[in-house]
This record gives sequence, C-alpha cells and structure tokens, in this order.
Amino acid sequence: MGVFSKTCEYAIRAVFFIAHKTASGGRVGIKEVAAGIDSPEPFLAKILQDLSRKGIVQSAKGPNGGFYLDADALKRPLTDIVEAVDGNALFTGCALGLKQCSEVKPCPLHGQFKIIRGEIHELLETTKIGKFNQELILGINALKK
Amino acid sequence: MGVFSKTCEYAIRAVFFIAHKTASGGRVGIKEVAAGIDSPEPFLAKILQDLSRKGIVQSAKGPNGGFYLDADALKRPLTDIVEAVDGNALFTGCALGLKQCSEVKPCPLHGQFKIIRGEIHELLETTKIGKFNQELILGINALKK
DNA sequence: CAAATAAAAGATAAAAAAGTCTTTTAATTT
DNA sequence: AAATTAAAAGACTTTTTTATCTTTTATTTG
Ligand code: FES
Ligand code: FES
Repeated sequence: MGVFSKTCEYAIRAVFFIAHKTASGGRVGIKEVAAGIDSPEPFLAKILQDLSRKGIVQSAKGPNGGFYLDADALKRPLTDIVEAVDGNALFTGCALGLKQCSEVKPCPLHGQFKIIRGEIHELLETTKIGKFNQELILGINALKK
Repeated sequence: MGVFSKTCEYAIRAVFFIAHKTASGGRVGIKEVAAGIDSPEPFLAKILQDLSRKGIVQSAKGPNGGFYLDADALKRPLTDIVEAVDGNALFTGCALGLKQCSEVKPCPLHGQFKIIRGEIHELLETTKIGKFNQELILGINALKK
C-alpha cells in the first residue's frame, strides 16, 4: 500500500503530464495522456472528468479539444489534487486509525507520526503543479514505467 | 486513505494491546483484544491468526488460552508487523505508483519523497513492540476511539 | 448545416479489501 | 475419558476500489 490511492497516483501523474505538454499552449487528448502516463484510458477519463469539474484541470470538447492548464492551475499545490481525490485523511488522520487524532488521548505513534505527516503536507503544499515542466521536457523525470 | 491498510492498523493496535496486557505474564483472549482496540472480532481473529502463523504473536488454545508475547517478540520493531501485513511497498515503492522506484529515471517527487519514506521506515524500525507498555498502562496513550 | 472530433455522463463489471459465520482442532480441567 | 474452553481454519458476504463500455453533449471545420 502506497501513500496515495491508485486513483490519486494517476491523477497527479496525469496533471504533471498535461502541465508539461501544454506549457506552451495547446491541448492534449485523453489518449495521449493515458499513453504518456501508462494508465487505463477509460479509468483516467473518469478521473480527469472529476478534476475538470473541480476546476483543477481545464478541458475543451470537439476538434482540437483536450485537456490543458491555465496559468492559475500551474501555480496550485499538489495538495489540491490529493484533497480532491483522496480527501484529507492523510494530513489529519490517525496513523493507527483512531476515529480522532488528538493530543489529549493520542495513539502511541502520534508524537512522531504527526511530524512526518506534517512533512508530507509541507512537501505537497510547496510543490506546485508546474514545478517539473522543465525536468519532464528534458526527460530527467519520468511519469511511466 | 491512511498510510497503513485497515488490517494493518488493527494489527498494530492489537499487538500493542496484547503487549501491555501480558507484560507481567498471562494471556489475553480475542474478545478482550477486540473490545480493547474497538475492532470487529471475527476480522481481528483472522489478522491475529496470520500474525501467529508468522511468529509475531504467540497463542495458546484451550482454557486460559489466548494471545501473548514472549520476550523476543517485545523487542521486535513495528516494521515486522507492517511488512507481514502490508508488505514493503510503503518502504520501497514509488510515491506516484511507477512500477520501479529508481534513481535513474525517477518520478518528479522521488528526491523529496524518499527522505520522508526513509523517516517512516526509521520510525517503525526504531519503535519496538513493547515500547509503549507503560504509557498504555498509565492511560497516557489510547488504542481506541 | 452536416460531419467529424473529443470530452462528459451514465451504466456496468471485475478485483481487492474488509468483515462475518460455521466447523474443526488443540488444550485444560474435572 | 468427557466436558469445556479458546484459537485455527475454511467458506462466504459485503463494501470499496479499480476498470470498462456505451451513449450523450458540445465544439469545430468544411
Ligand atoms: S492519535 Fe494517532 S496519529 Fe494522532
Ligand atoms: S521514483 Fe517515484 S518515489 Fe522513487
């Protein structure tokens, strides 16, 4: 089990892919995105529809349609994607699944876990969607295999 | 979605519970463990059977039977439980679900994520099963609600 | 405006995770 | 040895996650 759900992994990879593919304008179709991040196309379609409804990615129908990101979207942090897909359990939930993470009657791991949980949040909050466009274009980073 | 599966959350809480309940000898039955960590009893039974087969907890049948931990078990790190239940994806897997986490063609989050992943591993490796017995007896830490 | 294109929406399907129930096996006590 | 106790094992159900397929809607282009 990873930190994110499979849906969320696809979502982040797809958004990174769309970001770097449309950095200089244009749109990218679902087929190309699915191939680019090695994900099942119909499943990814569902995910992107959801992200589109929530305003995290932009989309256009018809010829030359596809997905893209506006300037604002590129500046959004990854937390926006994660919260949209997986909710905020990762940032606020108890490591051991207690109904309520609290300082008052904490689980044994609370003290140490909240630090790490905070670092995950910090990483996702400071990392903006457009951050890796250059690395992706240069092929330094990968989104599949 | 949390860091651990629900099964793993129950497993860790149950082992902590058994550890502190049997710290001065004796055994504790599945009913009491389930009540003590607020988990569905038959599901927990499955989990403990599995941990018992893998030697992480000890068990005895018959009257006065139940689960307990020997001295060695108390010194084992939490990683043993997590690996037994969830495998090692959390410690070695890619944050974005790439088939292979590697330095050669890493995903965009690799550099930062591997640090956090390492901290999680460090926390679970340095935390021994018997570590919180005292806190649990004193009621400073909780395993339910 | 007709044809073509591409995403949106909706209805299913398959697989995995979580949870339940029943029967069996092993140990203890009388 | 018989009765009792408690975990082990196995079969089964439900829920959630992951994935697929079909139809509809919107947009563009000729
Ligand atoms: S109570 Fe468990 S992490 Fe806070
Ligand atoms: S490649 Fe993604 S975390 Fe290492």
